[in-house]
Amino acid sequence: MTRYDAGQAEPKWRKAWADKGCFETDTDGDSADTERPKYYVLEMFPYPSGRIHMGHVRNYAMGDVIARAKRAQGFAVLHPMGWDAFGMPAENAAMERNSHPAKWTYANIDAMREQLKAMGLAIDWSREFATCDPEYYAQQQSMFIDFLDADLLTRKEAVVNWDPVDMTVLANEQVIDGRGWRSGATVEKRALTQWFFRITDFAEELLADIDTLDGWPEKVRVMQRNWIGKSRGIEIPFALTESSAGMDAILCYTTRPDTLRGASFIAISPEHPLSIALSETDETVAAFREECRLAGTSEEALEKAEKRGINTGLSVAHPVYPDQTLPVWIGNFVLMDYGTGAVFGCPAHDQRDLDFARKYDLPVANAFHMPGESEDVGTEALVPTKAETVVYVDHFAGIGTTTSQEGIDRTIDWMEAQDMGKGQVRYRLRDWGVSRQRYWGCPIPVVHCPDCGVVPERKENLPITLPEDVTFDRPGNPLERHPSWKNTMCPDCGKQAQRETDTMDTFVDSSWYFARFCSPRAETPTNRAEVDRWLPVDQYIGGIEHAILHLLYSRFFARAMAKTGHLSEASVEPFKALFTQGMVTHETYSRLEKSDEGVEREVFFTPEEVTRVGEGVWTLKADGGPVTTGGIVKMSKSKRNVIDPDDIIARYGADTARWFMLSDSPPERDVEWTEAGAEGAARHLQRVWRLISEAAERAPQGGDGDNAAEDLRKITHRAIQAITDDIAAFRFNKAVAQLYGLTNAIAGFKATGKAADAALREAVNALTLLMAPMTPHLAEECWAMLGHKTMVVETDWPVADPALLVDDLVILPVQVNGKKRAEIQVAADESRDKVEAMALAEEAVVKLLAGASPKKVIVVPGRIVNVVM
RNA sequence: GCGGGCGUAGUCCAACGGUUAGAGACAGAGGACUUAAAAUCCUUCCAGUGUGGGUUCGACUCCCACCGCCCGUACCA
Repeated sequence: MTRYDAGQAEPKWRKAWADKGCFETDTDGDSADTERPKYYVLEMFPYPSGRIHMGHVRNYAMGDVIARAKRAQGFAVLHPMGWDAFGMPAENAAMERNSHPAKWTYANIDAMREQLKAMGLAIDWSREFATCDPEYYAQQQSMFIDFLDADLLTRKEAVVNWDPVDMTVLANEQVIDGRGWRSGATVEKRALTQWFFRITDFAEELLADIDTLDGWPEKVRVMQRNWIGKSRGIEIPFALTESSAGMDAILCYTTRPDTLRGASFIAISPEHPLSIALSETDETVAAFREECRLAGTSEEALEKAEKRGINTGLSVAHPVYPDQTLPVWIGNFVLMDYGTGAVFGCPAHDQRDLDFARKYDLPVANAFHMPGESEDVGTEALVPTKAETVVYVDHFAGIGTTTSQEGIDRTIDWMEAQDMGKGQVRYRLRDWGVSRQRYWGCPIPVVHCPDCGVVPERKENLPITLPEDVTFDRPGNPLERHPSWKNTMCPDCGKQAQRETDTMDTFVDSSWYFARFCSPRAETPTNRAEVDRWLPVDQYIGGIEHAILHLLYSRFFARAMAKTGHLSEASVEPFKALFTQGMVTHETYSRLEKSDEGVEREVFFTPEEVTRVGEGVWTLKADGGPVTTGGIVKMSKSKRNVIDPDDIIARYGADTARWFMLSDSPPERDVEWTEAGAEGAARHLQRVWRLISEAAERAPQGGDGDNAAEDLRKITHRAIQAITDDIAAFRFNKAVAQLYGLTNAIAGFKATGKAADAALREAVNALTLLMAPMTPHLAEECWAMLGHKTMVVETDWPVADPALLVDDLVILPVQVNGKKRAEIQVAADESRDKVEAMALAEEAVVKLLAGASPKKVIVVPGRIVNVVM
């Protein structure tokens, strides 16, 4: 018996698709594509790290299923691929190899492109680009200038982490215990003037429009809402009883002014101007500030919840009850960069304030109680949700029993009317700082002129390309120290001037690539006809780790592009539907080993290094010693549980990898890669091939056969319906299970005769077409074997015959008091009365009723009959 | 703390509020074929849905509480 040889068949079919340009999306108007409805499916483009991993395989397999199914279903599909190619790893690699980031990046792209192609993805490769291509970033620079003109950008000072040895800015994640991750030098805070996108101008719009994103997971929508973090509150000045450090009052921000009756102290941040002023004359304040500063940089987690403070000795008047005074404390828990850096403490309704008050023996007074209760707060603060109704105690604005939200709103109105404070809407969202003091990014196209100041580069001078003659043998930004690159002329006055040497955050690159795919070679950022046709992306697929930043930035960018005419208003939400897929996990193998210094640590082994010797028992091949199987965790280098997709494709073929990635686990959940599972997948694909080759060779048979042919037809058409629905709903695991079911039915089909021949033929044709989105190469091979002259990719999706989806006769269970007692066979559309009569006539039912009449008879058409007595 | 999700056979997973909880896969057991092995085929074991209430004629499914696990997020005033 011959076997399916994926290694031989897969390249053959990929070549056939490529030769025919099957996946190139025609947009030139002379193809049928423009007449068909459009469908844009996009997976988050990869960073060219060097090799694809199983997470990519899963991500792109899912997108490919959608792309292929939609194509077969008559859509003009846009399914492109590109590279998120700027970023630090390329610079690090250049440093290590004394090479150039571009060299490393493009070599990685070449390698990964081959790997992705080996997966057999239905991608329009003619649209490929990398964000580090000057052709791409030239357009980004052009848009940057448009954004500048449209006042979507601003320059302001921001504090950054500065590594004095590497002479570079570090991201927060690169600062470990206050030191640079690479140099180990103590990181300094430095204020630099940087570019910011004015995303906060869109805070309200970005928040409100989340409600329209009904194709997004609720989880992601919640995360975006929280990130934007809208709150309505009020700024209240608390007058100091005697002015200090030139201040007459402390301005506090609160979202709970309704609890002002319970205010018992003021807490200011150690970084508050008043704290700083006091520390100059008061040593204890200075010491406390120093303590807080150090604690801030070390592991906060270690001593979290420890709320500490010192009394300044100052006091303020209560704004509503002026004869009351409140002490002013400096609290380590008050953040300078949120609100005003000063809060009033209301211990009764804030656990943190309560802990603080109990510790330092400050008064606790309730501002409200729950209805029907009047106990005062003990060790737990009373913090009901804002929607809950509470009973205010002796409220200064005359509020009685109402929800907290109502209480807050009315208090703010009242206080504004009394001129006691200013109502405010605040957002947690900050403007998006995009300046990076790095080489491998998109240069910011502005010039610094001694006379004219900051001047945007002229568009005809774009792109401002990165110089190639740079080295990474010294710390710092190569653009900064390049001998000539930054010297230029002022676009306005023509005098000697200097280029900006900062480059853009790589999130900028990925914030509009989906639009560029619509016309990747256009000489403007977008071609309006093309983006209007293709956007929004109908289905976006990627990891949950991008739930906030990438997606929020893209939403902002689409709005900014609409404002500057690069997109239509209809596309301000760039991703109509979003799917976040789970991770690929694998078992880990490890043992504790002593290092030379005698320190015990966990050493991990790769799956190839261990052998399974029994149920859950593993040994190391090298020494035969036992290893423990650890958790099933995301594939990672540190846990050494990575399976290389190349190895899997070489051993079993791409279809097996795709099939297994889509089996079993629901796509949004994690999937565990197991050797046994992969082998099972490969075995199944062999079985399908064998069954179809047998069916293809089956000689026509005489005779009439029996009902089996009709049964197979029903199974076939039900599978068509179910799989079509499952794919559309991202239930790939169920679609796969259905395909197993159909395969089993075909394997068990032994009927002979003309009708049987036809039914079998129909079944194997359907099986082939239905499998094609998951295992496209195998499907082509089978399709050819079945004698078809065209390819599967040129063939329409099968359509279920509704007549075969319903049974004429159905068997209904008859329950008595919820327990099944009998069965009746009735016509599917039989009347209720008739069904009820038949059920009541059943011998078992008659017996149980024993002459009594039933209390109730429930007939669920096509489902069940329940007799209640 | 808060927010979200998940608890069903040894494992991964199914089950419009409806039959005796089972579509499918993995693993296990037995057998057939074979000189043998691989491959293939056949047969088969195993759970009553985390716990406790409630709603319902009927609950894996809906509601409430609790337990466990996972993810996200936070001194946000």
